[in-house]
Amino acid sequence: MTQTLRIATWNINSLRLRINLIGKIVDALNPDIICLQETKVPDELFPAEAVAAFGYPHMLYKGMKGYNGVAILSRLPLVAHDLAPIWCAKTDCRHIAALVQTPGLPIELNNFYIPAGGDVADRTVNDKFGHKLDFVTETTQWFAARTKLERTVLVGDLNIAPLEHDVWSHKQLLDVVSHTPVETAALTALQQTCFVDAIRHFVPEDQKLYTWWSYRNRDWRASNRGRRLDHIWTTPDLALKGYEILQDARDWVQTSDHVPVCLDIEI
DNA sequence: ATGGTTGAGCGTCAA
Repeated sequence: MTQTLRIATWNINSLRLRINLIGKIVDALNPDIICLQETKVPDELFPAEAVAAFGYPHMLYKGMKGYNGVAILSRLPLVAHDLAPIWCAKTDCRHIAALVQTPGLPIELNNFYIPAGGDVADRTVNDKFGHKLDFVTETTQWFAARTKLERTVLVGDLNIAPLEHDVWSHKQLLDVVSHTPVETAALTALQQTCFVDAIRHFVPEDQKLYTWWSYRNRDWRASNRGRRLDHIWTTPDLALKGYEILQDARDWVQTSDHVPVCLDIEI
């Protein structure tokens, strides 16, 4: 007797502004767990009652004023994963980890918001780009040092589109932060520590696939200049049952520039 | 090459 766990990830770009869109996610995807990035809410102001009212009584969150912030909303009980270190000597709320209590063995869930990296793809003139690369390197070393990782999921806004068809124009974006060779190589190294790209398990690499469309495009669907910045990875022992990218969410009233990504795994 | 839009929170900075 197997059971399916549905995990969604979404860069919500302010949880308080878009709290009611959680209800739309539930209607559209019915996830068991929702991982959020860019919650932009300090912990003391986290809207815990509203989240619980949407059907997610178990939650972990790590937020700050104005920027960043991550949260895990769950129908299943969560145990905080205290292994999560301080990255790049900054307490900037970019990673939260949990052990999800399933009917079987627990699932380790890591929710990341990797730094966007600024505009210039050169760490000698742009500290934010250096921070992004260092963050990925530290994360890679952390997972590489954890031997025999199993039943583990990594989700989040990783702010890197690693494959040629993860962007609308590979050639035109090779110098654009999110798709430069140094970033895609770094993200590939992180993935290869112990993960498979669960969404690309279902969508062949020669097919375009996006999760983010800039606010600056007047008609995002017509121009379709997207990038796949949001990812779900799993260790190879987990059985993958299906996925969904909720592209329609990009048309919701006052929505995020990212759309939810969803994965079904067997537990 | 530039500019285009949004959020937080009231300056601009970050994305």
